Amino acid sequence: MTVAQDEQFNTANYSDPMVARILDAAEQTIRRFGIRRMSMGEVARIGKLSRGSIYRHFGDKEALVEGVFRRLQQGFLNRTEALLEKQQTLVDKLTESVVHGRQDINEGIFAALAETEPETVATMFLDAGFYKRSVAFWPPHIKMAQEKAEISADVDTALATDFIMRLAVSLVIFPDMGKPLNNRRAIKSYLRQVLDSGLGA
Amino acid sequence: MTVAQDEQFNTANYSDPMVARILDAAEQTIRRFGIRRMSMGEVARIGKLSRGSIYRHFGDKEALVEGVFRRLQQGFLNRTEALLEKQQTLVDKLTESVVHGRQDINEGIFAALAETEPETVATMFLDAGFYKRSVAFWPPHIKMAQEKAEISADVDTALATDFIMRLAVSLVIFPDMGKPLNNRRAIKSYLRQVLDSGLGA
DNA sequence: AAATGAACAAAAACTGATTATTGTTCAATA
DNA sequence: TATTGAACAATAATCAGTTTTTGTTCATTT
Repeated sequence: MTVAQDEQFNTANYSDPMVARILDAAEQTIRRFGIRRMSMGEVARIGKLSRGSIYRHFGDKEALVEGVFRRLQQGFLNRTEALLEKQQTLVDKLTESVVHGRQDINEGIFAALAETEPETVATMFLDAGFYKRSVAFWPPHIKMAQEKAEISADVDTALATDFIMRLAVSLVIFPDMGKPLNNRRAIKSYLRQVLDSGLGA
Repeated sequence: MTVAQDEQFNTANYSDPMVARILDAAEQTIRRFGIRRMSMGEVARIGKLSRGSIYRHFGDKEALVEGVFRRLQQGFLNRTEALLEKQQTLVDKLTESVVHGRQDINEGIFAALAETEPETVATMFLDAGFYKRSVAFWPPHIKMAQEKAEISADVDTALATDFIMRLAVSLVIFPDMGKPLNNRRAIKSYLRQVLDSGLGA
């Protein structure tokens, strides 16, 4: 039963107005007070609904928090997708993703949370599941790049996706790892090199 | 004055027997009780020395903890270096580093700490400074690979180092990022592809 | 010169009693 | 049928008082 709810949650029905109201209230509460100080009672008060309804849709507090961040991530991916449509090459797309990712981290909810509960943010950033959820984002772009012969058609899509993801994640959470990659130009030049030919050619 | 001590510490004189004794005692205490419950008094008791001596060599508790982990990292890098001498190619070396790094994390002091204070471990793993300290490790190996024409002689050493580091760190802290890279063979094959030609050729 | 150990105020950790929150159930309501 | 709101035990957060630890100083020892 709780499992069934979790499964229902995994296919997260954001169009259900009750789910949306709960997530809205929870997100607002987290932005104001942080995760630690977000209480189910407060969420109910803010969302003008009953605690019972929250527990019906989200099994427990952890699931609710996860729901909030999944929706935020979904939003981030949608905004990123929109940005990428304006970009011609895979290198441009990846560059834009990194810049956008850094911006989101430095200005979004994470920046606020990092001040009051940095350990929580660190733990989320080290959770591979957090990133794996956005793996499906890349394959279409990789196929496009292959069709335009920007990258080799022989490369396995799973490998390419993994590689792209690792580069993106690494560049977002570690802006400087020896070589300073602080601006679009530097990032793009770096990515062109490693995507085109690694350390060869 | 504290700055001077810190600077002295940065050039960390492990051969100074007093420094070694302090670090030994601190490391032992951390292994037993964790960082949070490590106290300067306990370190003094274990090392059979005075609290004053600890504060003479390490400005505060934070500096002492950092000292312990720097020495551990130094040891890790030395052991890694020894392992790499047996490897022929840059791909082999990087593969070995990843395997060794994962092993160290899963079996070493971090594994123990992760159980009692996971947030601390997460915070350390997200600290870019932690990795930047080992940047100097790679340039010689990159030069070697260039001399043997394994990788292009045209590639900037700083870029190559950054790239190698990002791959190593990413593969160690995120064993699975979509494509499972759980064994030596899979890791090596993956690295051969991305090092040799990125997503091109 | 460096290490010790005692003294000290300020900061942090601990403790136990109190209060708030969680997660569950269920009858009433819309 | 979904939501509500009340009741409830179990768990977790809070708080004020107490103890421990930190970081500093300095006279004494090695």
